[in-house]
Amino acid sequence: MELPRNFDHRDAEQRWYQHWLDKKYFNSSPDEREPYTIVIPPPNVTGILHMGHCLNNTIQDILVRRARMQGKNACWVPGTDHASIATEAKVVQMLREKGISKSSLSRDEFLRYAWDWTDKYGGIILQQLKKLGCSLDWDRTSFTMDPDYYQSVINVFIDLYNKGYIYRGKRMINWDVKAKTALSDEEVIRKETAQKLYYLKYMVDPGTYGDVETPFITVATVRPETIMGDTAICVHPDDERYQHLHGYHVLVPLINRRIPIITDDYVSMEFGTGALKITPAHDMNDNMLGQKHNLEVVDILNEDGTLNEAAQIYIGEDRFEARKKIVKELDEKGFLIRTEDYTSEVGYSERTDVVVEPRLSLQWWVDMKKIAGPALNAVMQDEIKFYPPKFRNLYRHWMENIKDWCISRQLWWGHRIPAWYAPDGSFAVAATRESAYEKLKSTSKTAISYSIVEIKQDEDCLDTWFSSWLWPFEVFKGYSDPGNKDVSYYYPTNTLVTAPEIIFFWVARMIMAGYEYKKEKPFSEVYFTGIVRDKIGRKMSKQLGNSPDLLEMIDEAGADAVRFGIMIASPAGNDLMWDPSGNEQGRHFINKIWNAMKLVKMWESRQGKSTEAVSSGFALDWFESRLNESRQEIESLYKDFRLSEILKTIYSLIWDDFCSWYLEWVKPGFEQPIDPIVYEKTVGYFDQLLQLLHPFMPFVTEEVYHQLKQRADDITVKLFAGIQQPDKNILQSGALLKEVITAIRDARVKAQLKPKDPLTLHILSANKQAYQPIEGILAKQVNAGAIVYAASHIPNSIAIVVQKDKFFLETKQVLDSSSQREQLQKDLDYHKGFLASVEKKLSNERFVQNAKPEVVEIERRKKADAEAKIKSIEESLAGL
RNA sequence: GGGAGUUUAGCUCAGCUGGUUCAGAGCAUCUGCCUUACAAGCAGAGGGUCGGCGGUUCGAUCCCGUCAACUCCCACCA
Repeated sequence: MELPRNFDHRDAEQRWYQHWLDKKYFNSSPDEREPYTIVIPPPNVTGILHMGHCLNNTIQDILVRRARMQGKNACWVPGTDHASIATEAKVVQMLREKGISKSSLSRDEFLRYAWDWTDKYGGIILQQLKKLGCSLDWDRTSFTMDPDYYQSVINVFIDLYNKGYIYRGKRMINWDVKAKTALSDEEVIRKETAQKLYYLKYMVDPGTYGDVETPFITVATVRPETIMGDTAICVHPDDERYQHLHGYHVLVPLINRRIPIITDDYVSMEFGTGALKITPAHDMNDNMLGQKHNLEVVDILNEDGTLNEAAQIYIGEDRFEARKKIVKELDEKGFLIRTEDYTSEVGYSERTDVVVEPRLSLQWWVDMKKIAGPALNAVMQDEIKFYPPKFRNLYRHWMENIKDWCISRQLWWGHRIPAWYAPDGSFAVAATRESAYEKLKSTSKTAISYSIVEIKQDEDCLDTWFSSWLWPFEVFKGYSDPGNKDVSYYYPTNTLVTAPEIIFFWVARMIMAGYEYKKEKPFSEVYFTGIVRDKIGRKMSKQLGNSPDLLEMIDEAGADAVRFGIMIASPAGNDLMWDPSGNEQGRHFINKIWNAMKLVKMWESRQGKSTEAVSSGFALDWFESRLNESRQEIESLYKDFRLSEILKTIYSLIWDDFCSWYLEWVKPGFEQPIDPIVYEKTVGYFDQLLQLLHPFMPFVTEEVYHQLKQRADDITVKLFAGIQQPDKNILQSGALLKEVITAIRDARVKAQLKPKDPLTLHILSANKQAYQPIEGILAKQVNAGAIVYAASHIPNSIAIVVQKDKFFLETKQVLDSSSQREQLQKDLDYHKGFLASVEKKLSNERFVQNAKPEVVEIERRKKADAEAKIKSIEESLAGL
């Protein structure tokens, strides 16, 4: 059979993924096996795959594929999130391009466009995950707006409302004036922003301060456009500068509203002038102070950020335009004393990037203190384990200072709040209009005067996270169909793999929902991936344009190479500096495996009686032990999610131990036969290596597995064999063998002997039997015509010292002893220095007294070894 | 302002409870090789006062203090 020269990833990826789907390997249903479950962090339904997804989903696929090969019932549930703000923004944008404004549409018309959009672009990202090789159970694909899921979200809202965990309240919220919606605190990005601090003069109400000239108070503010909303000036009660003004009133510049001067120790005497203007409608803290001092609230802004009638002036102007104009007018009228440059943190909307406006509004809230209790303990007591554990602290801090969650969003795309308002101002929370009407009827003290068609449903939708916090159980219909077979079997899930950025948005809330509705944790472990950054440490983002096109990359380099590239660079729990050269390394690795396969394949038809069977015996035993040793390491690395190190371990096991050493050791001479036992074992080892690598690089491993041999099974469902105890002695012999081969090759290079120049190898060792099993391999690897056990120094040869033994290379070539002498002298100096340091330590009485006896013993042995080595080198030098 | 993290070879990172598996790996670099699987390769090599200073200890990359740089999270200072 003709073997392709190289691995064709395009063909293999397409072919194997389809094969796996046809065989339904990724499908899972409850059975008697132990389940291993992961629910995907649902990407935005209209999103496209980026590097963060690539990392996140590759990790999940590795874990799931490994579990499957361990014989567990692996189930990885795919799905998407309706992503209310992001998706609605995209639909609005699309409509704008068509010349349609959202405000010209009815809710139903708009939703029709949104669904069309979702049907058209939704789920593209899921197709892209297939390109990456992700082994998801596609029959279980979920969407947060599927009918059952939708109803569950609504019912959860009603349930929490009935329990008294949800309330409606007028509170200061973060308002996005562009999207015209409330934002949760987590959706606000704070950025250092250069601003101006304006010093404004507020005159005391004329005529109230006696006969003297009317005094004034100077206030520093960055928001002069809000002065029309001022309802007090506040100073620190102990501030001597303002004692004389306590109890007086001042006039707001330009509009002359009379407002009091109040005192509160909240005000800092050091900042600005020590006098603070209080605008309860437009600042979080002012609002807090306003409530405390019972101040009037004057809201001067519209929902789009323009000034309203309450402002009295500049009505209809945008807040920032108004600022410019007001500053000008204040200046002209003598109220502006001075202006300073000032930098502070300003909140911006995560979605629209406009400056967030603190705004008073009526919103729906979840009382988090009522629901958060068990969620903190679960993590603190390691019922749910965080990897890396440093995120526990972050989580605790947030949970202990948890604030109520604003869950209403002024959007149409999402789960509509099931609240119904009657014309008389009363309202009811219920799933349908009918039940709401019934409820209103039953709770009203008097007979109600309005008909059922007059009650109106709340226009707002719920925050996206209010649906995704149900994800781990609702993908199994654990709420809509409680106690069903799936949820009983798969829940709680095993591992959640996600980004640390959404620890509060999502992880914490899923834990809360899990305990609230399933009385059980949603998952046992959470693995937080790093953030993908570019080579110079910038976060990958669309705006910066530093995020590569993943699909193009997969097409060019292949999914396996891309997976390799991102995993090799991914330290556990730290950010990842992604560098495209990782893909190159991945491709080289694939090529290496492919070539190794070609070599072994060549042997298939060349089996026969071989004279080298005896020396190959050691190679077989050694590699078996080496394989088991590595597998033990890998097992323990998996426990801590040290995936990058696992990949490095496998990489080195395949490239160095298998290809560079083992295959060379068992390789028959030119056109010589290979012993059938050696061949069979080699194929067996190769299989095991491919299995170990399969979770990381699924396509090439499946392809090579089949190229290597005709098979009825597939590697993706091949179960791992048990791990045997490695033989320490054989491993040691192997290490010695490698060391001797390297030392002799090095000597050859230094003596400028060509690899083909034959030589006779003399071994001078007190432990001859250590070399007998490996001498065949040794001779072959260093191209020695013969191996002789020497009794003493061999004159006119190249002398090498490895551990306690000496080796002499006898050759017909004329030798240049000076470079040899130089090398030996260098060695000698090093060991003498080393001996001196050991002796110094041992002659230190306090060391001998205080150190642990075994440590002292080690030092003594080091001394003896060094002395022997020095003697050996000196003899070699003398023999030159 | 508070908290967390990072700082080890040119680059990306390992280094678990202080002492030869404690100075490591991969990539990059240099030297020699188209050797009958592989030049996407083979065989070798060089390269680091383990951020600075101080302390604890017989002994510190590791523990403590302090300073510096970078990163992230939280926070209402107008």
